[in-house]
Amino acid sequence: MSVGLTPEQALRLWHDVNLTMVRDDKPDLSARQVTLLLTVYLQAPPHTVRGLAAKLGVSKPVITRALDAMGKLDLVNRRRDANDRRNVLVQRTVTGSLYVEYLADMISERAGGLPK
Amino acid sequence: MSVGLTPEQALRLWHDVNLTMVRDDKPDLSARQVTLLLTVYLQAPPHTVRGLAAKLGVSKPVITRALDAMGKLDLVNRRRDANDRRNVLVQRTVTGSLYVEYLADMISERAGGLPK
DNA sequence: CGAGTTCGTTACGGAACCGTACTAGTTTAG
DNA sequence: CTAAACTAGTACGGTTCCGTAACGAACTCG
Repeated sequence: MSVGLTPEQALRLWHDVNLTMVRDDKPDLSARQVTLLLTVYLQAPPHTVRGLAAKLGVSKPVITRALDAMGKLDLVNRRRDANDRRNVLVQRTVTGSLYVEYLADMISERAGGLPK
Repeated sequence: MSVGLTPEQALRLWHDVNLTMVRDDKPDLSARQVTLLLTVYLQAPPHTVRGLAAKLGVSKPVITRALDAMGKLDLVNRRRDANDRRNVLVQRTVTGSLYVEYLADMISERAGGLPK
């Protein structure tokens, strides 16, 4: 499966996907929240607040607040690390998995419709 | 040029591009602003506030405020319609063109990383 | 032990954005 | 010429997010 995208196709794809997310009145996650969500779902655990902050290049409170918001939506889950009780481990949820899957299919569909 | 993307590849691409935008301390545009910008640069003029609001499925004040913010960054320009002075036409700028071009190349590069 | 370090969270003042409702200017219809 | 329709912008109250600085809890190690 080839993945080449011309800059013009890339732009069209980016526009279409963003438009879909804007029109879906859905939760409407910010760029930071989406990045955080996908990091958790694409990379191997464990995920700590500090580690995520470093990976995204943002401060810790940003991660804490993002976890608050996304936890309220049941997209991720917090849990204390039993080995080192200072740490908080971020875990996946069923709702989050479904959302990520929906996102993947939606982008994939938009990309498939691109070539003339 | 084939444009097929598996859901997994689409997800990885979406994550990588978002991560790049989060780390670039840049202007940090919202999803709505990006969609508005790309609509102006991808679709044929003229672009009015009302028309853009309808296309994005949002209210007029959202467009007005987005134009305020992006005009301050010199990404788009406002101009009164000479024929119907009630209308405001949204125009492209050099700075905006450069930003869109940068965005297109960045996404295209991320997409090109996998296949070869 | 106890001082120091590391972790996540909270406090706080400020900035950005939202939706509804209203305003001011322009055009159109009767 | 006036009243209605239509445009974009503004006002307002409320919510959310930000960055810096502090905080309490948990671990480390001399």
